[in-house]
Amino acid sequence: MNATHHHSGKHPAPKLSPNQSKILGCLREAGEPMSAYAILDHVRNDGIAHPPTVYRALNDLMKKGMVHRLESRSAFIACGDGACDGRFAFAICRACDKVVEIHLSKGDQTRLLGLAPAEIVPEQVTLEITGLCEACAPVQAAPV
Amino acid sequence: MNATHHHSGKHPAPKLSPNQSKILGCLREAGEPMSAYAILDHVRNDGIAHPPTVYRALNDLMKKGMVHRLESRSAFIACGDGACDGRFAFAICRACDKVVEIHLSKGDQTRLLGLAPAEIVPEQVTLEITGLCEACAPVQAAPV
DNA sequence: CATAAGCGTGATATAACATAACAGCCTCGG
DNA sequence: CCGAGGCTGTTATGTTATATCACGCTTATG
Ligand SMILES: [Zn+2]
Ligand SMILES: [Zn+2]
Ligand SMILES: [Zn+2]
Ligand SMILES: [Zn+2]
Repeated sequence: MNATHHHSGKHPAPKLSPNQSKILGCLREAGEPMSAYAILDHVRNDGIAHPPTVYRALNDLMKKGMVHRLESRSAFIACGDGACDGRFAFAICRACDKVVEIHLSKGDQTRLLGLAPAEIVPEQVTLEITGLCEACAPVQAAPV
Repeated sequence: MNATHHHSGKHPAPKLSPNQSKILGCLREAGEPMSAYAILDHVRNDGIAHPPTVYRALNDLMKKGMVHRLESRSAFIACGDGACDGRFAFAICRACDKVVEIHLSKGDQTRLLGLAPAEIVPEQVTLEITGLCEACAPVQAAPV
């Protein structure tokens, strides 16, 4: 279990390696999705110089639930809630790329997994909802 | 390469260019997701030699709803139903990569779009459910 | 015929995303 | 000392996707 110090707040806050901290900090500062190479550009000052270093940290952070990957954009974003298990989704504005993380209830998750056919036992869901944000809606027409 | 089956009238069957027919035929023969470059390898015999040719055809076929992209795999698959609008999802076995297309009801679609927060007007949903298929379930342990 | 527009395609080059594989340096425990 | 394990650095390469220009064909238009 939690062999580290008592956590005052909601999340256990697993300890991070220096590189993981740098890259998580970069994503949190940005507050928006970044490509791995955009992250790399922003942490060169911190002594990180090569793609594998970035991808290693990102993969570790994703395992901890502190970073999520936007599959439809090949981009990464810090969890809006510090960290979370697999019960999240994203809403994405197709015009300005604004992203809002959606935390799914257990019921939502269950209903989503229930959409799987009998021949596949569902475990995990990837859900990304595209649309228009309030700011972009007035000026954009329909997509097709 | 007869890509213009006359099936019994359920779908309009929009006319396809020669390259589109070749690539759709390739995907239908395969019956499983393929990367764009895997498709390229399979249609070199048909005189298609460069990536942009493949991507052009794939994008056109996706607009027609006859091919879908698996975002979590960067792969493409022929629509299991000939063609469909945006109301589909996928269930994917993480062990053998078997893919089953799920056709969402209007109610499903509405509920999914309803998960979007108020600040984003939802238009389109990307849903991919990962799990284990019947064949793989017995021999695979949990993922983590 | 000449010209131009539209479309599908061919071809070159490059951009963007991701990983394999190996090497170095710690720290820890025997 | 020595080896194991964790973390990082580095080189090289593999994979996915697009920008851009060029060519040939068909169809108006004059
Ligand atoms: Zn989250
Ligand atoms: Zn927007
Ligand atoms: Zn379909
Ligand atoms: Zn399977």
